[in-house]
Amino acid sequence: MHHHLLQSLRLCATTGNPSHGKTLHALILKIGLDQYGALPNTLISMYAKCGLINHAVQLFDEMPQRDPVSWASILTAYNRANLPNRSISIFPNMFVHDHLQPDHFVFASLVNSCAALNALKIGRQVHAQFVMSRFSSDDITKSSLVDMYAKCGSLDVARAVFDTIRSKNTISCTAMISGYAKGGRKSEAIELLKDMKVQNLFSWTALISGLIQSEHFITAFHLFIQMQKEGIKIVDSFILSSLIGASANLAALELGKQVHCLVSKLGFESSLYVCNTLVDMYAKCSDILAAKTAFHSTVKKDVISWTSIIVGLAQHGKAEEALSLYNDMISTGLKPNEVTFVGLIYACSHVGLVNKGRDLFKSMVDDYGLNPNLQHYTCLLDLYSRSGHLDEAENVLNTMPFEVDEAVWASLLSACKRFGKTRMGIRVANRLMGLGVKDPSSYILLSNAYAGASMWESVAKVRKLMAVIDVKKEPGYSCVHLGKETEVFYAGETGHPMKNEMRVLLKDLEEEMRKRGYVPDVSFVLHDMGKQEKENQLFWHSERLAVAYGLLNGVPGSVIRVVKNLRVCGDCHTVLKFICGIVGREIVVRDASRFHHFKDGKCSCSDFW
DNA sequence: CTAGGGTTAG
Repeated sequence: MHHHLLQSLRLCATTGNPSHGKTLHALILKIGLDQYGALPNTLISMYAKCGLINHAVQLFDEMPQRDPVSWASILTAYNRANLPNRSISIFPNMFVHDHLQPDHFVFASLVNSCAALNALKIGRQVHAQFVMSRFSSDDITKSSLVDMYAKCGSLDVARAVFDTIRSKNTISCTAMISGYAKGGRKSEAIELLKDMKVQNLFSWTALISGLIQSEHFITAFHLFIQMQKEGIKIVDSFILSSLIGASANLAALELGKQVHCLVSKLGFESSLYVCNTLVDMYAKCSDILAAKTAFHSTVKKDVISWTSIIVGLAQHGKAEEALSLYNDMISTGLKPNEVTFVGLIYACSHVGLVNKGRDLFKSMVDDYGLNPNLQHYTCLLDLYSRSGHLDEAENVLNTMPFEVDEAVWASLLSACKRFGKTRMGIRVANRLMGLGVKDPSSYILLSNAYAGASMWESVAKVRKLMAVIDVKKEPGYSCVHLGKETEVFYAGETGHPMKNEMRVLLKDLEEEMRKRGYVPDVSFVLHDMGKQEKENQLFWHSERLAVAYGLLNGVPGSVIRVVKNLRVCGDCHTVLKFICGIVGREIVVRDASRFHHFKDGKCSCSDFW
């Protein structure tokens, strides 16, 4: 009878459905076996695996006689319920109340809690106890320790523990590979995988996703091809969502589409992780229509699905759609989280919905009990700045409970320039100067602000600082995606085989632009040089080259998609607005901070970025 | 009866 009950409980645990388990529990109570043999601990584990942590805790608390297995079970239950801090806080009661010593199962669970909490200090304490215990040679606890140290960034300690593991297996190696890969230690990660006798999908996934997290995207794709050549079967979707994320990071639409095809071919279209990354990928690859399609074809949507599309729409300047989807989300009964609100407030700032944005900020705190973070304040500030509510913006800046960095002050300064608030501009400029400036574009803003107020001494000071600190602008480059081909252009690049055609095209366009009222704005050029020279610099900015190339080589009438590493220059922004009108083409530029959809002479960012 | 590795939004 006892044996049969244990087996039934184990079955409930694997199916994850507690209803049969509850019936069994009732039966066990009725026949008085609830404290007999392995039954109480198995019940705890069954409830935990079915997601009913409270039932598990109640059983544990009410047990008259607990043993180390009970402790291992409850600690695992807390970890499983995403409450690793509870594990750490109740553990001392194992000594204090129950007078028990931890075994290797308990150690492994505790190490896992520390890994989840990134609690290196406590992790080291557990490690010390483990070393002094009679279980100190347990390999499984050691592989947990490897994982814990790796997750806390102590890769060399992780390796030292790894080297003491007597019989290394796929699991311990995978933990170490994952650590190296996430830490960007590419060659060590790859070498360890190559040395493994048995490689499986887990170890390859750890390697490839880890490298993607440390931004080695191209290497990751090469390794993925190699993995398939080795005949590793893709039996779950973990690696696919990682690769879709990598495509998003590269803004490589064609690559992302290929992974999407693979998803369909292998039958993982219903995986929520995959669906969510697809929405994000299409948005980041500037194909917001495909992002919407992916979102609507997600059957069971969670907060992340909704947030992904809301953020995507917001970044593409489609604020009304983002806000309307938020209403749909609320009516499904889902609760937004802090990321959702970043997207929403960001959306409001794009279309100047000041009151709506302010209400959302309030609603986040009052209705959902969320704490605004630096990003929320930055969005709120942006909302006020963009709409010309500069006093409110300055007020937010002075009262928000966060340290503010250079970029935030610079953004307010640029708003002052835009709305002609000279006096506030000087105040902000002085604050910015006091902060210590690193970004070259901040120097341009500062110099322009002081020049605008005829404060020539300050202008000279900024210039001098610039020379002393030797501000180096990261070289600007733009990629244009034409079907499967990608062409990269650097600012001032002169060696391209199609240079002449591109120059002729840009010259022709400039002539037409000047007829329509275009005047080059040389205030965006950093270096000291003559006006003609400055205009010449602007002419060869990488985003223009990329667009010219796209016009010459792309499919006529198609959308031109450009990705730039820096923020798009102000003069280029004006130029692209003219060009899209002249040639009647849509141009989408993803720059370092947002998307710009140029269409019919206008840009989706409303000229503020 | 209890323990170890790999995916998503800012």
